[in-house]
Amino acid sequence: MNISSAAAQAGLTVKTVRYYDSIGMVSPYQNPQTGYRDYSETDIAKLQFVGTARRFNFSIEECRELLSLYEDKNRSSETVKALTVQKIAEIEDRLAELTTLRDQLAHLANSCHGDNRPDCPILDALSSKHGA
Amino acid sequence: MNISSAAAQAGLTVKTVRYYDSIGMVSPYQNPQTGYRDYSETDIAKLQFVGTARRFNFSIEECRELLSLYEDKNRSSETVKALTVQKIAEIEDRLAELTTLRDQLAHLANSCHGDNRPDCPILDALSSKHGA
DNA sequence: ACTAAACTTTCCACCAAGGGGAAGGTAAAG
DNA sequence: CTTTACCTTCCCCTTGGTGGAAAGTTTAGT
Repeated sequence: MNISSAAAQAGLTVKTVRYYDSIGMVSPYQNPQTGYRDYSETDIAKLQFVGTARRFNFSIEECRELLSLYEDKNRSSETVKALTVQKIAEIEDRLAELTTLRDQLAHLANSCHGDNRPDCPILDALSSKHGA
Repeated sequence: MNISSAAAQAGLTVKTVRYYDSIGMVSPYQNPQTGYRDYSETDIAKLQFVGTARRFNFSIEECRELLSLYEDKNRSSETVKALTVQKIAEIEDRLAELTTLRDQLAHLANSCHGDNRPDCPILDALSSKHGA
């Protein structure tokens, strides 16, 4: 299967699929005459797998690890679960951070009258030495 | 004031401060003989301002805009408030996205026994065509 | 005055995770 | 037989910096 069909099947762009080949993530057979990539069903399953893992916020390196676990029929599920639990923790850290940020910004926005007067509590807060 | 003191005052790294000069965000006086940058109190206030705005998730371009509003004594607060409200909306979008992600991953992690057996619902989910 | 350490400068390369587009070869359809 | 639609590699661009190399400067100690 050619690269654009493979990309469509996996829900990825052609550029992304080519990139995944270039970094050795999913490398299909390549016709020596034409140089055209030829994706097998297995390759497409891997592309889908990586695409989904990426949407789950796993990094490229983590995807590589998950992919090798996926291909290893003798792997233990605890390794995969550990990676997932760690990813959940990272996401929760980021959630906490963003929530704090949103609350602080909302507080500032509420205290700003937002009219034509130059007085602005938001800029005052940004220019104060204590930052937040 | 030399660059390392300025950076320390603003809570930024020297590299970052130099970078802000290179992109024309905060450009101090530069001694023509030695090439050394010399940061004034005003420059340092700007660096602090940008540092704080960056911590509030404003992009470099947004910081540039906020900085020019900050320096414009005739600005209206509504412009600043609009930027802030928009930033809050962006953060809330990201929060919703991450919350969904966390819930899906948590669901997967809960369904995985996480022991030595190769059976793994997490990998099954990642390899299913429906993705999430 | 001399030297060594601690600064500073510019420049170039690199990170994630691809995107845009050029130049040139190939395949499929009319 | 030609046009169109692919495909390839190549290099530059993005964001917001970080790291290091080579070279100049200032400061501290002796």
